Amino acid sequence: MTIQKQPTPTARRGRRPGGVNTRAAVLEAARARFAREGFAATTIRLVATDAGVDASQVMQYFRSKDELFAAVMAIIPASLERFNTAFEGPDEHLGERVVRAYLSAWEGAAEESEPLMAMLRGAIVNDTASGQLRDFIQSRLLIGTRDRHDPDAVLRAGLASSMLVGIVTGRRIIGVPTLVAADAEELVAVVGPAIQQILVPTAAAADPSTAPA
Amino acid sequence: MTIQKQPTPTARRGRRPGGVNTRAAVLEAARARFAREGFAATTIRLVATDAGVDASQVMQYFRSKDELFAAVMAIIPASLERFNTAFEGPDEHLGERVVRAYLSAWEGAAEESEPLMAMLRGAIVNDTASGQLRDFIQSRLLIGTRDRHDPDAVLRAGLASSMLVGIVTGRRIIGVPTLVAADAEELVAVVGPAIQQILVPTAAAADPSTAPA
DNA sequence: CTCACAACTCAACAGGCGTTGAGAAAGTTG
DNA sequence: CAACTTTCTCAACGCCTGTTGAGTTGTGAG
Repeated sequence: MTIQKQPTPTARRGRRPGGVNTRAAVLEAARARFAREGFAATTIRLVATDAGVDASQVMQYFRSKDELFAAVMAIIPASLERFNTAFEGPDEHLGERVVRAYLSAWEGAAEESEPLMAMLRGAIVNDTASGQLRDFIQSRLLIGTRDRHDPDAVLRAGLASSMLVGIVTGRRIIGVPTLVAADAEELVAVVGPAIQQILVPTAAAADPSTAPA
Repeated sequence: MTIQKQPTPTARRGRRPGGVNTRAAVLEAARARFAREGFAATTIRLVATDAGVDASQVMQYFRSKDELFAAVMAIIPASLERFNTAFEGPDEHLGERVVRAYLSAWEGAAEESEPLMAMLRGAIVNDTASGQLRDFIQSRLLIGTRDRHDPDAVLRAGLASSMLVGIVTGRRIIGVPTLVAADAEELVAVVGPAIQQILVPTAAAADPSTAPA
């Protein structure tokens, strides 16, 4: 190639504004749709209409529906940082703190709860969501736990996590009347002790067969 | 209309055999597909191929995809009868019996577990499945419970149920490694006491604010 | 003003879906 | 055998989907 025609390399020219706002609007609309309708029922055209743009614009900013969904899921890790504090501190009332952390994360502001709802709804049909939820259940509760090398502790953490996910699913997705009607603090009062039991088993209730190695 | 031509009303004539078998084959193929792939990913053509028939045959026996799915879901109530025995008997080890009942139902023979898996996978996108799971969580655990008029007991039953559904989901749908690797009896040992705590709260751990009316 | 480039619109594609209706094949009855 | 009813096959329909590419508009730089 002949190096001849080269415009001033210092600055770009052409249209610029608006683009950033559009991308954010699309992402927000997608977040809400994925959270409320799930992955399959959310169409690119619908998201585009919600955001007030053309469908092909969605494809231009996010290259495919899967990548759009992945962009929504990418919000989750940031919001999970706030989980960690719940697990620090004494064992006493650990269950209570953990339950409260779950409920507040899933029922708080849209920016935090919607990606989590999208993950839950998408976990069955989308691999990204499934993997994210898998990692979430597997390893979230381990942060702050002393015995992260004890296989029994890992199992207990995973069990507590999946149980709490079950409660959130029943309350926010399936819509079990009793769970929907209950006050969050009521749930903390009932579930807290049970989660405590799982995470910090009392000698009386623990089974004798799984003594630490 | 002129009442003139009327064939012998005693017996029907024409082709008969095969039909019953075909219907059963389609239902079985659908059960497996819905359980393994979920509602959306299961197509009528796929089910037809599995059953070795034409797609339009599926439509002839079950009038639509929704009715085919409903037919699979209709199997569940029968298998739930076996749940009831778990809740009869003394409060002692009630949690253990309940956990075992859940695990064995979801991990037993295909005829029993597949409809349950289909319900779980379909609960997010299909209204029939969602309603079935809602009723399931809401009322299943109440059978055999003494205080079925105590609102607190209803809440506790719903919570225990949704927690167990959460565990099954993590183990069978999300595929959380720790939960998948664990032996069923291991889960019973860890989760049993926690469910016991929920269903039959000990005075020590129960919150003082919800005293019976 | 003019040009170049980014943001945006429009129309269309190919593919899969649930569903339908007409017609061929197969078996039962008289 | 012949009449008749049911089961099954085949091809197509309309619809909606994710995705693409060409063309239009607006805006900043020269």
